[in-house]
Amino acid sequence: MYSVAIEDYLKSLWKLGPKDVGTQELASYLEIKPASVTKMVLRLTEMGLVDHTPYKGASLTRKGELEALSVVRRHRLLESFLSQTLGLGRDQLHAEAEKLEHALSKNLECAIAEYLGNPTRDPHGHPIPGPNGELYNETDLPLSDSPINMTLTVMQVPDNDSNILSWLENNNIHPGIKIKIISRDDFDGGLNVKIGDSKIRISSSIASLVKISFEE
Amino acid sequence: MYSVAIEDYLKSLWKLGPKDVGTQELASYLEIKPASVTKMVLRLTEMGLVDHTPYKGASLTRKGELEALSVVRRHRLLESFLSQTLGLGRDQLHAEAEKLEHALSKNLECAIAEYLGNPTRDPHGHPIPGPNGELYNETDLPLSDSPINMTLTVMQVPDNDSNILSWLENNNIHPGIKIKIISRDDFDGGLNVKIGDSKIRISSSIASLVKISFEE
DNA sequence: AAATGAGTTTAGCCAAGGCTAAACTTTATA
DNA sequence: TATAAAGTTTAGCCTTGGCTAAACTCATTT
Repeated sequence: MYSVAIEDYLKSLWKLGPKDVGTQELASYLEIKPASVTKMVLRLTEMGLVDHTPYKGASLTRKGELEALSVVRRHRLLESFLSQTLGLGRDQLHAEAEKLEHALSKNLECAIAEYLGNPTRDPHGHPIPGPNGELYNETDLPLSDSPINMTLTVMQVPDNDSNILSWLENNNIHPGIKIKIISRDDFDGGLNVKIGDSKIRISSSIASLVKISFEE
Repeated sequence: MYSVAIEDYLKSLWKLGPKDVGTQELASYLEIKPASVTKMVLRLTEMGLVDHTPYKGASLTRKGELEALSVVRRHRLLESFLSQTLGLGRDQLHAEAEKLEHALSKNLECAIAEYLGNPTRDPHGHPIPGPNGELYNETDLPLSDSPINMTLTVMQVPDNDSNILSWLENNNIHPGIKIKIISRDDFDGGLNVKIGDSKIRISSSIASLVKISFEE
């Protein structure tokens, strides 16, 4: 069993990857100083979890990737479980799962997955890796790049910014909801969209974090 | 927020207390060497969580006790929650809660308590401390000391020995069940008891771990 | 081609929380 | 009462995972 710190490094490399991740980028993501990151990355390399090219960056080995996927699976199952049972808001899920994911046994992971009916998406719409790291192909696209005047289905919202999440929630934007882009502002990429009967404006920075599909 | 190690020390002192707990006793309970325990006990004393008399033992201060009760509350709420939602067997609950208790936020603790309807007992029948450390008076008695030929209600079973727990479960002994002592073996204190229609023998070591009440 | 600056690494420090071996208390026993 | 045994503490070591300060690399700019 890997430590909390190691699991956090692997998960972060997975989220920032698969490209080589620079020391500084990883450091600021983890809120740890670059020197400490270098040291840990060397240890992870020693353990065969990471490939490191000095002065260039680090990426996960297959072994590291599988471990990262296991952490992500636990995280997303926990989010789903807490949402389902306790009815926690989407904006609270991430922080709770972030702590619990490191304390979840294989046994409990299985029990939760079964209880939930082996879901493939968490409440933010993010795919849940399978028990052996299986991850189906992403086909969802950023709302910011989507065509005008088509009925789109929101598939994913971000999970880690509770401010953005509660704004989205207040505007009824969450996975499963139908949305139509009415117009796009050419200067800043902001969108005017229609959701149900209401029209709202979505800034381009938020629109790039919301993913949609064309499917019914 | 205290570390996992500190929370474990406080919880252990609470369980072994309230008398002064010797270094060796605490060490073997925690599966840590006595020298390490001494060192930690000094730190806890420094922090005002523990009173330590050299060569005699350690006990919780009020501050330490409150912290211990908070850990115990989280533990027992988690056991209740996992039992209720996932239907985990009583013999699996302890180990899972033991890990999760250190990662449970105040928020989640409240949400779980509310979801469960603020229970006062966990699935083993152990009292759940209130959010401010309130603990009602124990009146349950060991089955081993109980009178013959009375209808007793099982109130508590142990939580930390999954072997004993699955034996009890297989014999349908758990909180809420009615039981009657038919005879007591004078040599070894073993009991012959009646549960529903079946008669079984309970060794004195197990009988001392099962608590009952006379109430309906 | 040399210099600058951003990014990375190294060196060395620290606290937490384990360990072993040795020294010290306390208690029980001869 | 002296001594042995049992229990406790101290001293000193180790790993993990942070930190700062200083040294190094590399890409870019002059």
